[in-house]
Amino acid sequence: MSDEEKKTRLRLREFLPYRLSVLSNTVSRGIANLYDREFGLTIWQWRVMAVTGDAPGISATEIGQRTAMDKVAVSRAIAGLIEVGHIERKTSESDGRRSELFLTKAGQDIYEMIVPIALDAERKLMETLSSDEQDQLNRLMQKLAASASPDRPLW
Amino acid sequence: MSDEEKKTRLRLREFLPYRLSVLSNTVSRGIANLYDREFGLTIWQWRVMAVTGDAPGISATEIGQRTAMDKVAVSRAIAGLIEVGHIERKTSESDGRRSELFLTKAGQDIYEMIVPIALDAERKLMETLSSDEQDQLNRLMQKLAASASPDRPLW
DNA sequence: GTCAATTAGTTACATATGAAACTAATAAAG
DNA sequence: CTTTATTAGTTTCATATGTAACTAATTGAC
Repeated sequence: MSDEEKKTRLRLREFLPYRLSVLSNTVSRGIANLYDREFGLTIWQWRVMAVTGDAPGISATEIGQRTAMDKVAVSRAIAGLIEVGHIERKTSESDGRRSELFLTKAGQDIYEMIVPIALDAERKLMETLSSDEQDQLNRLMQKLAASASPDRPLW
Repeated sequence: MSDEEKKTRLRLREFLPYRLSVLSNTVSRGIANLYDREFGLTIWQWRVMAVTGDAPGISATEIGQRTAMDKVAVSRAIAGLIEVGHIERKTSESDGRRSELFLTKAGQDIYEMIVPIALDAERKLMETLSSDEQDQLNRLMQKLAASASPDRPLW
């Protein structure tokens, strides 16, 4: 068999973009179920709560940047969270377009319940990896993320 | 700061499920654009073509298993591919419910054009990794996939 | 054989998502 | 100032997606 012929074979199960997608979807589905079941939150709502808890007073635009969500998704997640009373919005004094977001007391309580559960799920996911392997994973993901960055189009 | 307090902090950017999701979406978006731009295919249509090219005569159900797609997505992808003439369907002789799928000549031609392009995109994505790192990546992804398997619920 | 249960695949419906248009506020140019 | 351009965020609309209901064919129990 010639080299060209060999290279022309594509096995989906060994194809990195496919494997990444399947792995990510499996993990996301599990976590999404967890958040929804336990707290009635979507993944996007949880992401918004996570960064709002970490940086109170953050704006919707900034949330979008920190969470890799587009502004429509952010807007909808915020609307839902306000409706159920987990976050509140104050219009910025200095800029009337901007609103500043904060967890309410109820939101804080939920936040503090989810964080350990989420970290625990992550720990369980990684527990089959040795500490060295966890470091490797970190490094590899950073490299791949840089490699796939839309600033540096591969395709 | 107590241990409990330290553990309670969750930084989204360092949270594996989040990082996986962002990486996978970045890669998928790039590849989806490529397939669509060059060949007018969705990712799902491409997955169906990939396995049909690799295993002619495969059924829709089997495609679902090999591609981690649900049967509705498979059905729709097939419908689209038949419509544009990339695949054809023959009802199984032995089982009238089952249909067997094949690339048409046109489908074959496209398949043979895409495969090297897809492999090349994968190569570019991984080219920042040394050969050792590529092996590590393989191993780590296998372990994570096993760890996240829905058969072994973590959450 | 006949009837209930299973399987392959499609269709219908309800929800999720993203692009583009829109509103309101601020900034920048003259 | 006033008018033009930009920015923050929301709404609209068209498409994508998943669940559940459905159709058609096969298998299994009797």
